[in-house]
Amino acid sequence: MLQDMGEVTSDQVAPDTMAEKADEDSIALAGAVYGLLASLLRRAPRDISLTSLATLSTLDRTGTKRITELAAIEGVTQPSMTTLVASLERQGLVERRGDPGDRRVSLVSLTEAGREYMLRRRRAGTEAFATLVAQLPAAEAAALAAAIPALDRLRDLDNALRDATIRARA
Amino acid sequence: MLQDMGEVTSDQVAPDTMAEKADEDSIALAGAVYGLLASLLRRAPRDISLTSLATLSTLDRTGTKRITELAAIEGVTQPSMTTLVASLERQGLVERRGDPGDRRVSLVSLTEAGREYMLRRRRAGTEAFATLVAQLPAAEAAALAAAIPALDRLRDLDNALRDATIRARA
DNA sequence: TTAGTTACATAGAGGGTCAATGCATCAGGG
DNA sequence: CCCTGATGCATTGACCCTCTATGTAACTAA
Repeated sequence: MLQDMGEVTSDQVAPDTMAEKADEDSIALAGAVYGLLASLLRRAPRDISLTSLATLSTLDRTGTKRITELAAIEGVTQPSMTTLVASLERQGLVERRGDPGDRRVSLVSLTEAGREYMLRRRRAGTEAFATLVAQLPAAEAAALAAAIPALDRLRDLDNALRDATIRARA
Repeated sequence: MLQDMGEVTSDQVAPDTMAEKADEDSIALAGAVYGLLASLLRRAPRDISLTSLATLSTLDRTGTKRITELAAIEGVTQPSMTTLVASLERQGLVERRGDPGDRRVSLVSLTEAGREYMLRRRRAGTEAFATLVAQLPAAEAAALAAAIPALDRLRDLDNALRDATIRARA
């Protein structure tokens, strides 16, 4: 998505038909989402990469996974995931065991330290985000809360699109 | 924000007071925003970095800027911006002129090719995002549109926070 | 003029990603 | 039982982006 999105601002077009009204909304929306994401991103994690964080989160939510599986889920190549898991292992956040049933396979799971890391991170992050949201006028906070299902669905749609793209390449 | 956010999912807590209801919303919201961010990011630009894109956008919106100014706006160090601008200059997207009033200064502005690049990107991105939004149920699309001001304000708040952090370090 | 400050450039290092490739293991047909 | 092709993971080498530390030129004020 972002690779095609650019920064979209609503003052770039002059809609003149009914059909373009929806487009106008999309434009404003794309701009708003992009702007927020870019802003959040600029203050992004430095201690661990976004992909590492997503991987830990996946392991936390769904339990043990193999390398190839994790790579597909996070949308990176298998060699990248190998490197990433090795790094997380050095940090003591995950551990690897062999699969008794298939000795080619390496099963990755969260260590206790990994679970604690995610817990700390979740608490601190929620707090920080809540602080931000708390500064919104009540009406805007409510509007935001009401948009949560839509945000979730957007993510799912985008994920589905990515998967389709990957399958199309294969 | 993200450096502290982690992936936040709403099933991690068991709120039991009125005050914690707002927290629950924040948690769900943080999770939704983070999830969308991660999903969009995985399909992020490869032809040019996110910071480069943001820099071009800034130049497009606000016109000529000096290196140091751009670095501060985009939240990167001055040497990084020097490298980044040099790269964009090689690609013909920006140009540099000296400042007649202060010969230490390098003034950066968008070339015609740079303006065209942003225009193309904006169109393609809006289209892609609109395609995604078009797949939302009408009610969710409306909820999202209603949340635009809140999203904008969140970005501004986050930006302000970053600026404050930078000033605190200085 | 001289000292301090400011604006930008350069050097070196670290982290993350990728494509290409190698190695071990598995599964199925002679 | 043993080849053969497929599969899972690791390694290699390259590229990009960012940072810190440092250097150079230009400005400013005493």
